[in-house]
Amino acid sequence: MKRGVRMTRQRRLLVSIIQDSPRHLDAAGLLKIAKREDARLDRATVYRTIALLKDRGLIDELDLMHIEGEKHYYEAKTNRDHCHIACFRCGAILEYASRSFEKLKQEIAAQSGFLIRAVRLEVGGLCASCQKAAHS
Amino acid sequence: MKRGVRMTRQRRLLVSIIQDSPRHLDAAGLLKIAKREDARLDRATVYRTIALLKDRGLIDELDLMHIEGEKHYYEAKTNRDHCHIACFRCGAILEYASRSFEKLKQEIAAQSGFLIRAVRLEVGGLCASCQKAAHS
DNA sequence: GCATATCTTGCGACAGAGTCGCATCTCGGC
DNA sequence: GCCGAGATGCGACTCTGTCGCAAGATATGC
Repeated sequence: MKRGVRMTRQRRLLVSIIQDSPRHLDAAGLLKIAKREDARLDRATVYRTIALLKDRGLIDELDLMHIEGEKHYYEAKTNRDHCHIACFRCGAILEYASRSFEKLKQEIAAQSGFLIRAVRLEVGGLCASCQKAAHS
Repeated sequence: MKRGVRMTRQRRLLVSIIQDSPRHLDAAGLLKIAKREDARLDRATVYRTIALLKDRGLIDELDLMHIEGEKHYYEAKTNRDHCHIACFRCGAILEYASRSFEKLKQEIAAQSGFLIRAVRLEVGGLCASCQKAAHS
């Protein structure tokens, strides 16, 4: 972060929360946690920070098949694209990356002529244990 | 549609609009078109109908990489999953299906143990002509 | 250190998406 | 045609996200 973008107390806080979070957060959840450290932190700041980080490619936006409502979730960007597998029943989220996924990406780029900048693969279904539990 | 679900004038209208639409519609767009035929049709009815159709697997929900705002789009469900490729610059939407996509799906199911019920692959980038146009 | 131009924040107001309860209406089975 | 389950329309509401603006913080030059 150089050239006119400032590292403020608020941004430091928000970034550290996103990076430390074991699960994916949405804007409201992020705000709630941040407020525990800084009660005056505003919703608008959260959205502006998210927009900034998204813009610079530091986080990714997901919606996890809209398991609960229409929220969007955010996660620190890893070097490799991966997909999210969400269980409709228990809400578990699995992450998945593989060579086939990378290959499919390349195939799509080649056939469509697109310069791909973002990929999002989300899968919804029943996880193994919920399949057993729900043999109705 | 049997067993307690009624085919009302409103539902017939909404379903036909979704099926006839050449492009993906969001709830607001659907409402707007529907109002041309039935001015008293309400927002709530649109959402309730979408929920019903989604529930029965007759339509799919997409968000097309949030190209314009946070809307969700809907499309009549085809027999084959396919992915959407959106151009960030001109907003064009391409659809794409391939064997590799099907294979990846199977691979994910096998490795994760999930029973897959929904897949959504969305790709964002620059389409071929926008790449040429934007050689800056 | 300190001043200062510039970037950010917090706040309030706002727009839009989506949901809910309830009275009224209507579909479809008899 | 009649009737009851199921839908609709309406209004009120919550939640997400955005904007303009005054006040506050930050990095830089001195």
